[in-house]
Amino acid sequence: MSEKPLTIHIAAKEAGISIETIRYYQRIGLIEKPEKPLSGYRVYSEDLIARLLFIQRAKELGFSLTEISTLLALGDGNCAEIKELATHKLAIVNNKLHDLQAIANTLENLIQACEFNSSHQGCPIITAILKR
Amino acid sequence: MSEKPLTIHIAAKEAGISIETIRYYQRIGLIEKPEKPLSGYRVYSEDLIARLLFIQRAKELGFSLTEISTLLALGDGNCAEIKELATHKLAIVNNKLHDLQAIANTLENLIQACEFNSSHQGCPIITAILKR
DNA sequence: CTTGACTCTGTACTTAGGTACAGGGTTTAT
DNA sequence: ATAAACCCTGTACCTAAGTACAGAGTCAAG
Repeated sequence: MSEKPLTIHIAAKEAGISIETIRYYQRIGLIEKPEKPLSGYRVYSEDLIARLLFIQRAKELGFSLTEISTLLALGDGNCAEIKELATHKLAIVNNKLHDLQAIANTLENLIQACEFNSSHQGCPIITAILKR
Repeated sequence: MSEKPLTIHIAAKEAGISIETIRYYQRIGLIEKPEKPLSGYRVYSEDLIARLLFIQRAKELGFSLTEISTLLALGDGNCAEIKELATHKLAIVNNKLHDLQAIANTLENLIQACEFNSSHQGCPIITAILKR
């Protein structure tokens, strides 16, 4: 046979993750373990690799592994629930955006204050944090 | 004596954190333990409480406890270094903002696609994650 | 003088998402 | 037939920022 069997390290390469991460996903039940043949190594299907890629992309959208597990369980046939999950996630992301924006604004102001602080007496940032 | 001694649980209340968190900060060296008197409980100074409040506020600005430790060590007299830290933090926050904004946009589009999906055939979100 | 509230010390546990072995077994290339 | 490369199972460890006790001491009120 010259076709490489789809063993775990090939699967890992195709999915762009490490072998250990695949095993971790198996441990937490996010993906199935392929059947272990009587002799030899477990062989990974294209479907399983698609699932791994799905997981990566869903992670990029901010979903946790637990949420991804739900997404995968719901699958293609439960659009309303999926949409609900996405909407909830969007709300959380928007909240985080709001908080981070406030932080960025404050930091910018503090950094500005430092620039105007030609007197080398104390640091406006420290002062501000002390008594905000 | 009718003045309550500033014991740990009073300090915790004033700083708005839990007793266990104060002890945790002591464990990691972020704050000092007040001297233990020969008999009785440790007494917390106003300075220490100010330090705890500083920590809370710095956390709200996104600084980690490790970074806060540095801020406290640098203190008021090292404005340039403090400003440097704040600038670095701002850059990280801006990156995160950028990433989150992209996520929010994608999620919004996907949710929209679900709304337009009157056909109850499959879910646009799942499809999109599968082959993005 | 006892009871309840508080403190202290030390250690273990938590969450999320992995990473890192050790000690085996199997396969493939030379 | 042997060495390198790979796999498998199980377990321990990592980070960050805490939380949760257990077991012992101390203090204040009634």
